[in-house]
Amino acid sequence: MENSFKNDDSFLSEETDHVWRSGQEQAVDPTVRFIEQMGIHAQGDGAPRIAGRIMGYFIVHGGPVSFAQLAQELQVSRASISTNARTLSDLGMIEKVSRPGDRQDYYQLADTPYLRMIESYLLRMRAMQDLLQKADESIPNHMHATHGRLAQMRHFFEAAVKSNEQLLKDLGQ
Amino acid sequence: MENSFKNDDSFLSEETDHVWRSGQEQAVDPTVRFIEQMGIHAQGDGAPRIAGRIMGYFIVHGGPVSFAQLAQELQVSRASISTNARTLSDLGMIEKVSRPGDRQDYYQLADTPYLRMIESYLLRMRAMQDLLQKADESIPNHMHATHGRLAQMRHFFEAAVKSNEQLLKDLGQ
DNA sequence: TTCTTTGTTCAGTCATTATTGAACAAACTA
DNA sequence: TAGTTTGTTCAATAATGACTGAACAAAGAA
Repeated sequence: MENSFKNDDSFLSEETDHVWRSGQEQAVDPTVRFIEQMGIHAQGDGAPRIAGRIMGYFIVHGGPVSFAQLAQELQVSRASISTNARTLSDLGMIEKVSRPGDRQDYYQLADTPYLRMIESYLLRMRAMQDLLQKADESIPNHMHATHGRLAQMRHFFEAAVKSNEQLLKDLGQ
Repeated sequence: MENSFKNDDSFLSEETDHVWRSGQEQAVDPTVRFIEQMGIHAQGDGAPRIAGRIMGYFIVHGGPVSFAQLAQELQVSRASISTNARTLSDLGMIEKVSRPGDRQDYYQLADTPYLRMIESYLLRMRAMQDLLQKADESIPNHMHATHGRLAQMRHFFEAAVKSNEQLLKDLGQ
């Protein structure tokens, strides 16, 4: 029950870490700024902002961090941590670790967090390939122009999938 | 240009291509089904459903199609066509064409519609690279572990960007 | 001029989804 | 036993964004 993974630079608690107050700009801890920007970027990618902030947090403070600590430092509800940490864990970007004699959940960055991004990107492309193939099969043969455009699109996705599979290979396993 | 969505569906047999209408299931034109699936997929990618349906429409019926015809056949408001067609046009996936003596706007599939998808994907990755570089510059040097994780992430994005630039090159002209 | 056609913009509505507090269950502690 | 800590689930709220109708402007037709 000891959260002794105290990081080199905890944030969001001292008066030196200011955000915006009463019309003047304040210096912001660059790590805090980075974490927030990760949240914004995640939102731009259609992901929940909190998921991005969690990723940002783990990039800054890599080591195992307890569930409770995440909620406290990111200032979000335990419910949100539960939901988003599970999502990231399912994506393989972070992983749950346990400590003997400690009931708490700890999370840490996965070994190869970003490969999973490519993998889920690949999944979406393969879904599109599926969609295209089914369309190709079901659309009447006499629609030559349509089949031509479908073929062009399939060619593109085939190249894109191959390229990303190669990237995946190059980057690790 | 003929765009009847009514097709002979004898070749569908027991497929699951059905839609709910007035209390009974009905076979659906495979092109209509494809267009709707493109809409769904777009939504899954965080894009407006109508944008996906427009793309689907152009894959099926490539040629120049008038603004008004798009609105009518896709059964959406002119406002939505205006917004989404411009978005797709800005993305370079479709292009506006004019006809002499005709005030209407026509659109058609761009020459290389999918290259643009990679380009906007690249844009997002470069934005992330930017974010990482700025974090690297602003975060204190003594945070070695943090800089290490940032470097790992930058390495990943560098490889991903290079890979997709190569793909773009291979697929281009 | 006035009327029609065409596309855009904007305010408002609707749908979806992110986020939360509270209720809950499981597992430990005393 | 009762009380505490921990994480999940769920109903409700908040926030975001898609979509539309209506007002509008531009441009041609009469």
